[in-house]
Amino acid sequence: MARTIRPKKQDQANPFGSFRRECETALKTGYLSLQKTSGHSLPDFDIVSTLKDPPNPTFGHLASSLSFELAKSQKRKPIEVAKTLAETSRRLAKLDLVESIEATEPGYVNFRANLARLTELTLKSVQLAGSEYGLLKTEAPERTIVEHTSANPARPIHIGTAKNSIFGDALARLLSARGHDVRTHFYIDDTGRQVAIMAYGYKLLNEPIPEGKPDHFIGKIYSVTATLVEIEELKKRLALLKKTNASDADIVAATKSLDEWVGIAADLRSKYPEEFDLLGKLISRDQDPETSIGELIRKYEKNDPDTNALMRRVTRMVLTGFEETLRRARIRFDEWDWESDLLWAGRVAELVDQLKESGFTFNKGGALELDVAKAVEKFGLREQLGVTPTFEFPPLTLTRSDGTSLYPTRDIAYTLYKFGMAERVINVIGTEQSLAQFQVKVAFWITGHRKEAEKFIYFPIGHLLLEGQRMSARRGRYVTFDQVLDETVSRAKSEVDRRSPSIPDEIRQRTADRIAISAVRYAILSVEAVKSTNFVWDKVLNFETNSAAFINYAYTRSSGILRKLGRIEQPKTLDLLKDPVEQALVLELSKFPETFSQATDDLNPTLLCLFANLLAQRFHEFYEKSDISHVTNDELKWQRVALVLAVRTVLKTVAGLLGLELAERM
RNA sequence: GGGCCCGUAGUCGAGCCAGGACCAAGACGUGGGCCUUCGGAGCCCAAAAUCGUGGGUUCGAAUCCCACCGGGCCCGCCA
Repeated sequence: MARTIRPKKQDQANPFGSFRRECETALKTGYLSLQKTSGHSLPDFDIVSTLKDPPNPTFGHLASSLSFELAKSQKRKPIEVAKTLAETSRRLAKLDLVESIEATEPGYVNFRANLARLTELTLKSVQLAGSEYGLLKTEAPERTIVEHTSANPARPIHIGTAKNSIFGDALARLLSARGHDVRTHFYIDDTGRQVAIMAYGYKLLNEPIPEGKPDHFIGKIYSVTATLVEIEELKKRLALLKKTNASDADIVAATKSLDEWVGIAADLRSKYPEEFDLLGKLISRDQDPETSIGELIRKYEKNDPDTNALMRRVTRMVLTGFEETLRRARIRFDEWDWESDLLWAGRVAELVDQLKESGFTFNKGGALELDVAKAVEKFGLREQLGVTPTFEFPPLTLTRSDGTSLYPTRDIAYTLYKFGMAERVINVIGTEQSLAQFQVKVAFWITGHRKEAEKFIYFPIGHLLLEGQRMSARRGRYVTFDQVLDETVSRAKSEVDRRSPSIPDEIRQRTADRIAISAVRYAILSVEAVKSTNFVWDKVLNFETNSAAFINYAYTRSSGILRKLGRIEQPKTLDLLKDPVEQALVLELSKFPETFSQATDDLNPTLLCLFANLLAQRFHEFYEKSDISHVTNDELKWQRVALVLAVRTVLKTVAGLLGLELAERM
């Protein structure tokens, strides 16, 4: 008679992991016995790593290739070694979750799980741990900062940046569920040129109250202002080039650049005629717009009260818009860090002084440069950073000749600042920043922050291309995150309207909202972060297999079953779930804890997308084949219900990790 | 010139870090089936891949190493 399995620590239940450990122990036992009988000592193998998922269920649930490793030193065929290993493991090890151990050609040792025991263990674990099932806690919790999005406040967030937001947010959710103390930070890059241009244009217009969404409103002002200023500058430069008899090449280049900007201006003018003409008139009255903008930057760096008021006011308006967009996508931040604060607190200056004292800087035309290459050689960082001996580290300009700071310098200071509050810092930034992120690490070594250098993680995001091209805000070739959300919600709404007319409209709207947000998030998360991919509407608007809607539909169907039943009873045991579709479903549930911890420790949310999709797929197969409400055997009915409940729990957990919201009806 | 990343069916994509039964998951698309049963946003079946190319290491390579090819990106007193 099977004794009842009672998992010890509910929050740490890991059914498939328990099976795996049993296999490991059995294999080790077999191995040690082999070592004894073979007379000569065998090399110490990493037995754990030889255990893999076999390619199909006929080979059991875990398989080891250890015999291949041993065959040589044993001077025997792998299959013979495997037979001995299987036989002794079977004979000597205490087996509970393992049903059988067999050797198969050409030399694998296959472990089959006792599915009855695994089913009982898994379903009971889910029942007891509930929404905590699978969320294995780390043994080394770390205070972790995830910085992501950090979009320049000059324009609305576009779908490319949204990829950073969605991955950053998912990472934070995963790490937090793993037991780390996670804070998300948004870095407000307000001391650069772009925000100054935006404030300049806004001031010229006499600081109007935004119509519509503030980030879109201000973004429009920024685009028009930046374009007009650029054209003014190019005209001046061209005139100067001609007057000084510059080379033809220079003149051609400047003319070409000017033509391009004029083209952009024409587009903007047709889109926003009023603002364009008004700003054009106002800017032409300014003797030297470039100087006005430069002055804004300088005054802001010095924290001049009037400039401060203007810059903060206009930036805050944009951030309100950002927050609104991000909130729609279920993304929130714990902290909003102003770059200007960093500057005013003297952190940047302090860093620059430290670097200066290190002896790794030099002066170039008044600007301060950091000799990165020298530092790399001095500290022998090539191996640390994983770069080849020929990798060239160009010097990094720390300060301009007028003494003002540059973004990379501020970023180093900022990352150090973050380490003041955390043991580990994760920067979610585009792949184009890889060199800059190397430089941050090198700067850490120079300033003696070696521990921080190790705990500093750059999480690269590959570009999201639009119709195969890079998005260009300047050329208006981009899709905003808001547009994507709007379009997806409206598509989802018409689907819900069509399929579920009986649901009240208010609920249909909320459902469409959830489906849409989840669809967008899933479409982004289901492709690995580092890959550059094409943004395609078809993928986002796909509500079929391998989409959030497919996963949600599994949840909806399970809700339908429970609704129809009306009441639920506990089954007496869990011994009737023997159908292959039921066992496949249980097996998937049993693997969730391992999948979760691997996805989290590898910082790979995409793994969980695959898991969610697979679980939903297994459920749909089960749903198709296994009846519940019409089944006459009550005990079987309640056992199946227990399975459905477990699937619902895990679906909900995994959805929560990815930031997907599930609807009971859709 | 130096470097980083990516290259898997018509398309999109997992597997690569930790090599093993790979005649390579899954999806979209294509072709064919399944509604008297818990919601068809579903299920079943079929066709479709020189794993960019060439070498090397290994008993064994999509996976590791080298070279090359193709695509993206970086090497700014922009951010």
